[in-house]
Amino acid sequence: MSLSFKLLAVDGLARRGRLRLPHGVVETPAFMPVGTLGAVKAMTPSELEEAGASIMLANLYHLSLRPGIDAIASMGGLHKFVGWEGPILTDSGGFQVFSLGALRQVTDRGVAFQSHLDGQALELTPESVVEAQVRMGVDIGMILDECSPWPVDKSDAEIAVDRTTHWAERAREAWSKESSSMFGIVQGSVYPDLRIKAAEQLVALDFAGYAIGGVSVGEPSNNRRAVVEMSSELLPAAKPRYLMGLGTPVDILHGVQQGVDLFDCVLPSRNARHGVLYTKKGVLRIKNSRFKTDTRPIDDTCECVACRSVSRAFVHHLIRAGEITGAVLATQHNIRFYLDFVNQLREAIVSESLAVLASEVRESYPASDSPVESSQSYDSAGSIP
RNA sequence: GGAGGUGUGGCCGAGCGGUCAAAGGCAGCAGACUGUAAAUCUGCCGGGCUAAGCCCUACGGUGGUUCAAAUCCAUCCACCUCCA
Repeated sequence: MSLSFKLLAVDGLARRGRLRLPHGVVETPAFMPVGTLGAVKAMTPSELEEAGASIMLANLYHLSLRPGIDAIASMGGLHKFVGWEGPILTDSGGFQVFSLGALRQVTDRGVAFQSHLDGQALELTPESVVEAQVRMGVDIGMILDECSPWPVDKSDAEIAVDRTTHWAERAREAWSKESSSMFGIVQGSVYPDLRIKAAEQLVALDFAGYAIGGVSVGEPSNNRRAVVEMSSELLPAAKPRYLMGLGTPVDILHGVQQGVDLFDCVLPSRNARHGVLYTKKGVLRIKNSRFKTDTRPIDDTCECVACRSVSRAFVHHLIRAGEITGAVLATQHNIRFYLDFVNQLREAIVSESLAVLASEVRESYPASDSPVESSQSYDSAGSIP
């Protein structure tokens, strides 16, 4: 067994756990920064470690296209290749079934992709996905799944669930527990009975952990929360639960409150590059003109490299100018913010004060689905004293 | 002194009689982004209104031609190139 998971404390449904993996220990709930191509954009592996990351995510689809699984395997595996000693989780390419909709063809056999880089054909099957992740030596691999778009008809969602289950059976067959740990992925869109069916069939296959998939595909937040709530309780308590692709600080908070242990999201890294910075008091759109001569740090409670050394005005200037160092500083800050945030969540669970932390977070990050509330949060963020 | 050319909205730059408040780019103002085809994409961008419409001010200055001019003519100003 190459994975062990122990629950250390609970607060309501929220769980404080410890996940032991071949390359290290992950204290949960945990946030996994996304390094699709093997690196979190604008960050070196050592910077990621300094920021406090205990596990990172990469993507099989992207790494298959370049440099290729053979190349990575021949160089001693993914960890060695990317220079990150800690645990790595790879996504299977199931999300690309959704995001590369026009460039792929789903069949019962697997997914045929047309490379978004040069049009070359690539096929992922449940078996090849397991094999590739094992060959790369990842700590956790995800099974191949079909991530439905939103909205989706129930009949189509059911087809995707059935296919994902069928693929899961084949993946399970191809996976020996001595190698990388494989996680199953629950689909079913917003349909409770589909989620139940998906979860029951996957749980019977005895994967090392389970993920809630099919969220963060454009659905409104109330749908998203309902899915998380209905799905999390379907998963075995003794195994790690991973909410794929989420999310905003509030999404993560909500997931934790529902008993989710692992999260990943591109928001902190992508938003950093686009000038959206996270602080304890809300979001800062650092490109806004009001920051032109703001000499304060991004967040005076943050200890990241950016907050220790430069002003909002400088980050404002760099990002506006398209200077890559702006993206570097902003990414360091946002990733640090997310990692600090889950650290606070872990502490709050242990001290059973999650509710208190939750109300603070919801105050700083009001619901953003409504444009009105969104602009209000923006205004208040801009007037942080 | 002679020959030719250019002058357009914050900047660059199309337009060369009406469909032009004037393409496009940049800058500016704001927004979006959730298992990353994203250092990307979107909206606004002369002024004023009883605003999907109307009015004003605008294409170096002035004066013309015309129903109608950024577009044609005259003249003045500025800058550029070449020849003396």
